Amino acid sequence: PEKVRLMQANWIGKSRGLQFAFTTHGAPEGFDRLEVYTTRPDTLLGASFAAISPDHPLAKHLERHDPKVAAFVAECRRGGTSAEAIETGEKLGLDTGITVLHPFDDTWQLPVYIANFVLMDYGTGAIFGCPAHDQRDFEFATKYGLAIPPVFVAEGLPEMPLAEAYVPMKSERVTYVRGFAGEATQTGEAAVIAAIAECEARGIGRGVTNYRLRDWGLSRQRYWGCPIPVIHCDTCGVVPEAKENLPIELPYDVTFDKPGNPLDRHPTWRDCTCPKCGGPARRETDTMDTFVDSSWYYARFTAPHATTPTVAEDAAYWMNVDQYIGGIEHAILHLLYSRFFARAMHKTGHLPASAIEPFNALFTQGMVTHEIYMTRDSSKSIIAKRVYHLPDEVEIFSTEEGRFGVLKLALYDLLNLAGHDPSASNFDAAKHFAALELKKNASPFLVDITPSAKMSKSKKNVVDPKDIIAAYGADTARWFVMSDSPPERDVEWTSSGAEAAFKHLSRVWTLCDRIGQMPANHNGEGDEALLRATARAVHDVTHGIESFAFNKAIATLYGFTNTLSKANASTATMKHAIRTLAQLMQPMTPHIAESIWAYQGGAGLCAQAPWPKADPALLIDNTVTLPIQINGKRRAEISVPKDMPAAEVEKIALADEDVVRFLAGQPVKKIIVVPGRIINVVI
RNA sequence: GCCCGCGUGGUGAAAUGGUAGACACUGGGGACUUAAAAUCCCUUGGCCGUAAGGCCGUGCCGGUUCAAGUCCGGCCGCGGGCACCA
Repeated sequence: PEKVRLMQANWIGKSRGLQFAFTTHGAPEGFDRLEVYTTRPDTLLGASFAAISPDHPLAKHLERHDPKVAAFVAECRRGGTSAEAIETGEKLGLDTGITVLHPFDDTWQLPVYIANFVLMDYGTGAIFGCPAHDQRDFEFATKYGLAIPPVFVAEGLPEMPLAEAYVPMKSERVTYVRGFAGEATQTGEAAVIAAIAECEARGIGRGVTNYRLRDWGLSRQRYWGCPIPVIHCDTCGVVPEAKENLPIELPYDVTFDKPGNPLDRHPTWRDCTCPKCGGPARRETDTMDTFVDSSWYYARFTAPHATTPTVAEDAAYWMNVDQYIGGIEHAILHLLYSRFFARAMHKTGHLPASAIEPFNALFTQGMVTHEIYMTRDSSKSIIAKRVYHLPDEVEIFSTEEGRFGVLKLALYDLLNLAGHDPSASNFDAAKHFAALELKKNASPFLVDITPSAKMSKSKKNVVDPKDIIAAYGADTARWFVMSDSPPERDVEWTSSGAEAAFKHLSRVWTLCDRIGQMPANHNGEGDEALLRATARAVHDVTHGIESFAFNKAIATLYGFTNTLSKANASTATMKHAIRTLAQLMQPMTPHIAESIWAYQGGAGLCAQAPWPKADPALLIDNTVTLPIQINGKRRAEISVPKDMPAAEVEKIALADEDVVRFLAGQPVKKIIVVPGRIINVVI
């Protein structure tokens, strides 16, 4: 999906820029040059300062000799991580007294600051500040009274004082007032390319591509994960485990009764021999992030029993994954790691070149959600504890004032005490009355309803599939989950929805039974219509399934079931239709589909029968209904043969009595006939 | 703050620029029944009207078009991603 590509692109954060060195003036020994990186080298003549990160080697050096620098750097480190600092984003700096010479003019000196907003782990950890065209630099320059010379202005506009940094899109054309390369008026993109070329020609720095992708720290201090095959030896240091000893397997005799990593507490697992010197050594007890495993299982699955990670032949045969399905939460980490692994496995000879992009297609499905029900228990402590309840334990009532919920247990106890019999005909009324009483008294059994959220065990807003299957069967559960919402969207679980699905499947079975009882020689007038409807259903359901629009496929099946139950056709045609219905339902409801199939004399298993194909001739309607609009409003409709020439359609449309009435004699300015679609009369 | 996406009935939702609300849930009415459940039928965007019918309506304002939920511009609201990336 484009969205996922974009998220990954942003995460990788590729940028092209210029890296160059300033010559410093007044810096300590060994710091006579200061490397900076910029994506906007076209703004070099708008420079008014240079800034380094508090973690920059120069800052660290100054920190040791200057208490003022030490205090400032310490504050930056403290503030940098606090939520408040990030939110307010206040730009703080300390003038080091050092200056740098502008690369184009060695009489032009720029002050060097240590600034809290410069990151050490991106670029070189040092920047040149161009306040006119960078908002952070602008705020910084404003605060410390530095010059703000503009480099370019909006095309065709005069130079004006700036109230904020002027940062147009790089694709926008601007007019350079302090340019040095390329055209006077050009896009930012063109200017950057020209500036890099010009700087390289003058011997000032070089074009560099940077990424903001960060390292992946993959060790975890826990049991679940592949052990890191590394050994700690007192004499040899950190040594990789010998290949013949791989894989290192986890021990099974571990306990989780104490917090921490059980591998650290295991009596013997850590003990091993150093592969280098043969002396006693200790195994690494950190394990790998489970993302490591999920990054290449698809490749391993192509040869699950092989002694090597993959087998070239099998990998070439099975790869790639045709259709990957997962949640959007994996858009970046898991999917990016997988792409990285596939490339790495290709380089190390474990995957063919064709598999460096391991997934041909991705579908991100939504979640099943449910409301959260909560009460508060103040019996055990002063602070009322939150107690969550399963949907099953709560009875929901809808009233004019809205919905409210009551714990079933409390409600039924109450009714029991009052002597109500659950099988009595007035029990429902009693239940409502009791619930309203509980609500009025603000009873502790009244539940708090929080809007639908992802199902989570701790919030207890879960519905166990086992319960649904026990109540209605697996077919109903599958049918309902797919019926209402498109799969990429979240779906709210409602018990009434599951009930409705169950009712529908029951109707299908009743219909099947009725058709099964039809005398073999029965005839009806509706054969052609039913054959057409069947073909249409095959076409629409197939298309729906293939495009992941299961909800639309199911809507079609509802419609077709309705048509079939009202049809009056010959027994043979009815049987053909119900067997086709079974086949179309099969992916959603395999059990009932097989039952229908067997009942209606289908050969073998429905699941193994070839998928039905729609006869194209049956999909074409010979007559079409065309709506007629007058000035864009629908006023009438006519039925005409499918391939009637537009001129003739026009004549019939204008003769239509509703059209005549609406026109009321007014002249027709224009008439548009879209064949097979619509007619629009303009007056 | 930057980047992306989305806004349609009471609800879940349909709609290659071409009859907005398919299909379903809920609600309402009815049939069957001693009664209830189950089942079946009708109805269910809003307003006006006895009706026939009419008007309005896809977050808001404007534009393009014979025709806009759909395309374009600007707002508002919601959701997601990123976190000072020079």
